[in-house]
Amino acid sequence: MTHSTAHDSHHHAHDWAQLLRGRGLRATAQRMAVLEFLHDHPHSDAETVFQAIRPALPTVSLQAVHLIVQDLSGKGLIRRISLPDSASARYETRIEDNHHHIQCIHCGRIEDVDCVVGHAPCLEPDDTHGMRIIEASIVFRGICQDCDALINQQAKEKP
Amino acid sequence: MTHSTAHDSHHHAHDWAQLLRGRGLRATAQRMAVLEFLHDHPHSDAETVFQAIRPALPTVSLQAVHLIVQDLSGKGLIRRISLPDSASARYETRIEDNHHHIQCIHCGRIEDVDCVVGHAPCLEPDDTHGMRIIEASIVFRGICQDCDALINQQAKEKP
DNA sequence: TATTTATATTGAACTACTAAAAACAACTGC
DNA sequence: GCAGTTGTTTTTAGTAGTTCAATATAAATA
Ligand SMILES: [Mn+2]
Ligand SMILES: [Mn+2]
Ligand SMILES: [Zn+2]
Ligand SMILES: [Zn+2]
Repeated sequence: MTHSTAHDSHHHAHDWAQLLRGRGLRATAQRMAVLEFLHDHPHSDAETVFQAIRPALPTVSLQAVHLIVQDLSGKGLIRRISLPDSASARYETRIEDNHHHIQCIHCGRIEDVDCVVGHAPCLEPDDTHGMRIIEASIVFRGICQDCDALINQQAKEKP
Repeated sequence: MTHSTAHDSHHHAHDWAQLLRGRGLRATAQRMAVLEFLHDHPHSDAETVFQAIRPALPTVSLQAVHLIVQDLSGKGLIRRISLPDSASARYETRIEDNHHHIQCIHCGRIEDVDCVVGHAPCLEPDDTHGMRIIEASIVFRGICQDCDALINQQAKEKP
């Protein structure tokens, strides 16, 4: 069996295999499928990844996805994000920078937010309580334009 | 039965009862115990609160604590905090200001951090993606002095 | 290609939390 | 103070997300 599928031509070929081996991990179809999907669909949870890669890998299990995202997070190939309110953890392949997130409290839509002023002022809190800061995770919460319009419309209809 | 117990003299009496009634909630022993404990032990999770108030209220249930923290959060009497890594939600009575948190990734210790520059610059991300920001929750993560010393010592012992 | 060993699968368990019905107790008004 | 009303708690069960342990599988290595 060769590696080329109909999918491969659609996007720049990320050499997930090489990336995995570079970290001492075996390049399995499951891991590459998870990486590929997360690259195209950042901020997905384990269940979403599982459902998405299932058609191509019929024998894959949800437990495997959990194992994989845990291993990949541990090796720094993906980042685990936990958002207030959503019970499940999200994952993304964008790990080069320390970026943050903004979420609509109405529809749950998540977007990336670059570090606040560029040079991570967020890494300099007022009082560190003697701690050496390693990172800051910021989650902005608000309402997106679509939901805002929707809410305004509903308010107009039933006042 | 009067309200005075051995505990009451130790700290300023917070009138939790009045606070609860002011929000249209009944002043039950369980709710007051939860408020009292969270006031003295901020950033506790439901299980911790449950174990702590159990001696004084032997019939209290963990489910009741979950219900209570949910109700109190809903009425704005306490704040729910979710931290990366810790599966369970934490609660605190400090709700007057929009403060943030710093956590040691080694021992889990949590401290309060005042809003970064005072006037919530955290509420002004670079790109809002069209969203109207309502709040920002920042969790700084680092290593506390104790753990730092411990880690350095271990490194010295086994090099 | 055979061997080794990491990884995936399977099935079960665990934790945080929620739901529904019944028992209880805080407020209301007498 | 006492009974009635109704909000809360208790009890019992259930769910979602995740982890664990044993076995099966397949990627790397020779
Ligand atoms: Mn992101
Ligand atoms: Mn706090
Ligand atoms: Zn929205
Ligand atoms: Zn520490």
